[in-house]
This record gives sequence, C-alpha cells and structure tokens, in this order.
Amino acid sequence: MKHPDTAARGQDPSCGLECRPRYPCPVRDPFVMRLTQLPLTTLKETPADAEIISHQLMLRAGLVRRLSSGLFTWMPLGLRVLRRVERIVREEMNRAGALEILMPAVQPAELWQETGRWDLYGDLLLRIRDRHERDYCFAPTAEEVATEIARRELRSYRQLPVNYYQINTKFRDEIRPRFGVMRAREFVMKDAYSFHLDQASLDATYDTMADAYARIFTRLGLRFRKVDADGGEIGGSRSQEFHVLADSGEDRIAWCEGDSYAANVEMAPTAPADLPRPPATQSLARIATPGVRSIDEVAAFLQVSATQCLKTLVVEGTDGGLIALLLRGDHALNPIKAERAPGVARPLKLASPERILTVTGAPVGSLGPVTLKLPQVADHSALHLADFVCGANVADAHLTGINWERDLPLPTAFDLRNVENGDPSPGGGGALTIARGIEVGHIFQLGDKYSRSMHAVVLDQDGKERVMTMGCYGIGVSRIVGAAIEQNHDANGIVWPEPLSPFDVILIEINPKKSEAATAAANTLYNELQNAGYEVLFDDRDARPGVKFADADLVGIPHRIVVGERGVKEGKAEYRHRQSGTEEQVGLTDVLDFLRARREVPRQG
RNA sequence: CGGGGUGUAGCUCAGCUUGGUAGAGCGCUUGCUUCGGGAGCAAGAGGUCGCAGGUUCGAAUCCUGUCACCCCGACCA
Repeated sequence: MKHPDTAARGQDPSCGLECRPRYPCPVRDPFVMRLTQLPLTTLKETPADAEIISHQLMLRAGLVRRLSSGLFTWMPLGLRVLRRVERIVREEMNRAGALEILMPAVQPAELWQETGRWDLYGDLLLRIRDRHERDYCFAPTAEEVATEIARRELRSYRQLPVNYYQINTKFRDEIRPRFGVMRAREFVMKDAYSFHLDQASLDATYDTMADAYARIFTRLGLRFRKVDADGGEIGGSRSQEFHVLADSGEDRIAWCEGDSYAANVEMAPTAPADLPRPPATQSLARIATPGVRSIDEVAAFLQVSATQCLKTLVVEGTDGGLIALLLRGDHALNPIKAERAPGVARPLKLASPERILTVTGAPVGSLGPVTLKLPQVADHSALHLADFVCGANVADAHLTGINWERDLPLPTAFDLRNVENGDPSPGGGGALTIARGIEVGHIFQLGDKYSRSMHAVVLDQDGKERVMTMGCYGIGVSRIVGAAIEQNHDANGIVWPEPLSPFDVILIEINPKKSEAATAAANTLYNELQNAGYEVLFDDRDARPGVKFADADLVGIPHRIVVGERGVKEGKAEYRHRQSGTEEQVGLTDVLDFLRARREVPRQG
C-alpha cells in the first residue's frame, strides 16, 4: 500500500490511512524532523578507534557508523550534510557548464587494460570477478569510462568542448584507511572529465573549473587555499589542489601573502642562497663519536646546532650504483625533487644499510662526503655551510670544521629539500607560511594520455582526425564533511557552517509533558518555521533539558530556539547562536523575523 | 608489507600475572521522585569473554593456530 505523500506542512497530520497510535504517521513532515521519530544515538564517550576530532564527533553525533575498515554507513543526520555538500557542488558544476552523468561504479577490466592502468594501478584497485570469470574493478576514478563515453559520443570538433561530471561512490583499497570518512576506502567523489580540440580550450575550461571550485569551497563556508601541485602519475602539465586548512591535514602547503604564491610543500622550490658562503674559520678535525648516529645525537654530542651538520643519504642510481644526497642536518629530503636529481633512480629508493656498508665501508650513521667514493648531489643550502660537521666514513667517527673547496670539491648543486616556514617565496614577495591542509579538490590537465591510448578522436575543420585533449577535476565530497568538522568545532561538539548543517534550526521544547501552553507554542513555531522554508529539527523528546542542550551542541546546528513554560508565560522564546554562544530572548511571534535577519536566504524547497 | 597493540554487555573499560559459578560506569527497559546545561532511588533486560584447537577435574585467564580491528612506517588520481 502506498502512502499518499500529500500531507502539507502545518496541516492536520491525518493522512487518511489508519495509523495505530503507537506508530505515528511518518508522512506528516516533509522529512522526519521530530526527534521522537528519529532515533538519534549520541555518545557521551569517545569511541576508542577514532583518532582525530572530526571522526570522534561524527561518531558521537550519530552522523556515521563504521561497518568495516574504511566503510561507513551515513546515518540520517550525516546523510543530510553529505547531500548539502553534493547540492552545492552540483549547482556550481552546472553553473560552470558541466554536464552531469552517472557512470557505473563497477567497470570492465578491458577498458583499464586499454590504458595500461589495470596493471599499473596495483592493489589500490579492487578487482572483482563475475560468474563468467570476467574481470571487473570497483572504480577508484573514471578516466577510462569517461573517455570511452567521449569517443563513442563525440564525432566533431563542433561538439567540443564537453565537460562530463558525476557524483558517485568510489572505492580505493587503501593500505591503511584512517581518520574516518577522511580516508575511507569507499567514499563519495565528484569527478569531471573535459574534452577539447586544443590546449587553448583546455586552458579555458581548466580556469573555469578553478573558479567553480573556489566558489564551491567559499559557499561551503570553509577556509581553503588553492596550491600548485604535483601531477603525480596521472600526468599532464598543469595541476592544482584545493586544501581545507586544518592541523590534522595530511598534506603540508606553503604560501606567501606578499606575492600570492601557493604550492604543496612537495612542489615548492628552494633557491641557492643570495649571500656568499661564510668564510672558513676552523680547521678540519676528526673526532671519535662512539655510538653517535643520528643528526640529533651528533649535534648533542658535539654541542653544535643541527644546522651545522651535514646529512648524507644514499639512494639507488639509474646505473645500478649508489648516489649520495647531501642535506643540511635540519632539512628534510623531498622525494619528488630527489627523483629529478641527475642519476637518481625513479622511483626513489633508499639504499639498504647492508649495501651501504658493503660499498662505502661505513655504517649509515657515520657517512659524509669527504673521502666518500660515490657520486654526490648536494642541496643548495648544504653548499652554503662552512665549518660543518659530518660522518667520517668510519664507524664511530665524525669530522668537524669541514669547508667546501678547501677540504673537498663542490658536488653538483640541486634543489633536494622541503621548503620550511620562513623560507623565501619563489614569487619574491617575502617569506613562506607553511600550514597543514586536507586535500578536498584537485584539478589536472591530462593532455592526451588517455585519449591517445583509447583513440578518442574527433574530426577537425579540415576533416582530419584529432586526438582530443583532456582535463579532469575531482572533489572529495564525503571528505569535505570531515574536513569541515576539523575546521569547525569546539569543546561541546560540531559547529556547522550554515550551508552544511543537517538542519537550519533546532527547536527545543523544555519538559514537553509539563506545560500544554509550551507544547502548543512549540508546535506552532515548528509549523511556522517549516512553512517559512526552514529545515527544522524539533527536539520534542521527553528528556531532561541538559540532555537536549548537550545533544544540540554536539550535533552543531547553527541556530537554536528553546521554548519552555517559563518563557511562554511571557510570550518569549530563547534564541542561541551555536558559534558565538550568544543568547537572546525573542517574542514568540517575532522568531521568524529574528531568524531572517540572522541567516542567509532560507533555502529553496 | 614491516613494527607495535587490542579483541570481555550497545559504548568506555576492569578481571588474565597467581585457572574455580562474568564485573563496573555510561546507555537501554519499568516505576516513583525530579526537571532551563548530560538527575536521584529502586527493580530489570543484556555477554557461547573474536574464532578454532590444545593442556586441565575445571580456561575469559595457560599454550598453539587463526580472524578482525587500531596505532606507527612505507604507500596514496
């Protein structure tokens, strides 16, 4: 039997069907918005396996439940947040001229074999076999399918450019899922794929997408940065990431206010020092350093700063030999840069301690460039050292007072290290700031990597086949929910930005069984708010006030209206703003006007 | 994959060293009293102690294996 979904807001709840009193008719409201009808399970205690705050709060507030490693069920409140993110993403993608489609989440191996990714993708790809023993995968991304669609549908340059997108579940069999929905194995992603006749068209769409992304994250109420990024395996010339700023982020990004330079730390270049190297003041000496291995130990033992030490890392070379990489003691090797250094094998691989001992005769903790019989590449800042300290290539001994050119020749100079807070910006506008970010968006220019291998062509003006050039553009929809919480919470729980909150307003009635006048006032207000277009969560539970307040704070709905016997006698309700904590008494009949003044436009529908 | 850790009630955990009838707090149910920031009292429901072997008169506890989950690392359009 079908429920007539006709009960208008604010009207008699009767839907014309017989509902037994114990089971109130569920179609009374446009959504189930009464807490007596929505089994919300909040947790006072933090579940043991939740590491970061967003994961803890999502579990405590009943937004998601873990089913298995990296797999989550989105519960009613959480799903509403996810839908709000999707909605904004969808609106802005449509506005930017992209076309929504929905591709299969399960994809045939043949397509992935065409581009070679069936073999290249490795264990991250979840492979499935059907009853006919045919191979499939659960899509971690959809370049192949999008390209397949384009090569079948698009015949003429006149149809270009086209930008297809979808919002769909993806699966990546992550080695280690963690941080709740932030690095889940199954997740919701918006992915878009654009097709062009030439680079100029690709550039235009790429820029349009960059603008759309900025609009999306701005509308979501998030603090974010767009940064230059490494294209990674996906290839292509231009690539930028959008990061939500949060201390728990897995990425580090660097930017400069002075010149608007911004890049992932893995990308930001360092330059040779402007100033000449300081003059040598010490003479070379050899010191016994029994048991001293790490830079920290060396610095402590010799009473020098780590910045006076030279770090020697040994990696495998392209010719099968070893190469020494030299860094200042306090600097960190940047693997992506190191892979570009002359003679270094890709992917970067540190040499094993055993092999280093065999080849150099010295243990890992006692290496240094002086007398080292290996090709050497030095970071710019390592070459700026004077009177520095390093291993003596003999166990338990270090050299001090070393100076370039006097004690050893200058090796090849290269940019090998990560930038650090305060390093000069490549843009020349001052010092870099470094912060942690959560990658929530990534845009790429793919070029013809996929379209060429899959022969995705159109005819140009001259009737000649031209391989289309492609861009792709991703947004981690479910990850955004976690990232937003990382950025917006306090000691009492989540503090949703208005556009993301599962509800616009939470209405709390104090002691529902005590005062008929208060109950009537609360129900009237509830209906009025709904009629005005607000999505209202009505806490009509027969629970103690403290419990309701605590739940309201935990769930984080931005605007709270409390109706109780005390206030109703004076014709008042109480308003509280979740973020600022400010409270005000508001006349029961003034609530709508009051909220209107405090909120952005009530959402449509 | 390497290293570390944990599996006992829905959740957080104790009990295990030294084997002897399964525990606490929170949550849940019922009643009474309460009621504007996570109430009090009383009475309840709820666990084949991850699973499989083994040792033993007897195993949550000891042994072996196995599975799951978590943390660190490597990895990550």
